Amino acid sequence: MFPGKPLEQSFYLNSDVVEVARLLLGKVLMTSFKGWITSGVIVETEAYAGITDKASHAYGGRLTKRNEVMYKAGGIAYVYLCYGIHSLFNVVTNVSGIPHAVLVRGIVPVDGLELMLERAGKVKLHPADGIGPGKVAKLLGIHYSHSGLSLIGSIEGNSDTKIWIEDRGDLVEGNIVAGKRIGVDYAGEDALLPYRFRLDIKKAP
DNA sequence: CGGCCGATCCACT
DNA sequence: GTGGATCGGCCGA
Repeated sequence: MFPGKPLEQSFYLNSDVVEVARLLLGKVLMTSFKGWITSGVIVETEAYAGITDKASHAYGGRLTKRNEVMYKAGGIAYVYLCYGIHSLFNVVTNVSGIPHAVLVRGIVPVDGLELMLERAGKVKLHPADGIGPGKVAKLLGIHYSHSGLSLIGSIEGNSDTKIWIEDRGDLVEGNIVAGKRIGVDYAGEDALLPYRFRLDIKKAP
């Protein structure tokens, strides 16, 4: 039914978090809760480069209850609450001990459109409805309580709660555009790094 | 223990 | 363009 297969852990162990952010564009982020599947093509990401990156939650080696999953081996979710309202979904990358992560900032909805409409409280999906990190989590039903969940091989097993990422080829086509990250002005020079990537969409599914 | 504020979104002007 | 929502984490006292 879903032709792709989950990305393997080797993909997430990549030591170059900026490259992973770029490679995630065009991949399909999927969730399944009690068998209800929704998904979207990732079209916008941001890299957060660990203890040397002032914009990262792990800057300076900061280690708290919230961000401890960033220090685990790549291939798990880091989800946290922002502004008291929004769950923001990140992919943890690199080997254990190096707290790299990629924030997923935008998707184009693919599977489970009706359920996503319901989650969004809308009657029709507008192309912009999947753009924005809070909206990504909302449409896919991701909650900060899912932080730490494995993204590897979760399609196997019988858990009620699954999150994973597939490569299904070019469902969305466009040029990759790099730019500075959003909402991180407090990070000084690091706020200017070109760690944000998006697909300038030419063809949507 | 108190207070500030954030990797945001939406309604409203 | 702007401000309110809403709450866990973090820092300073």
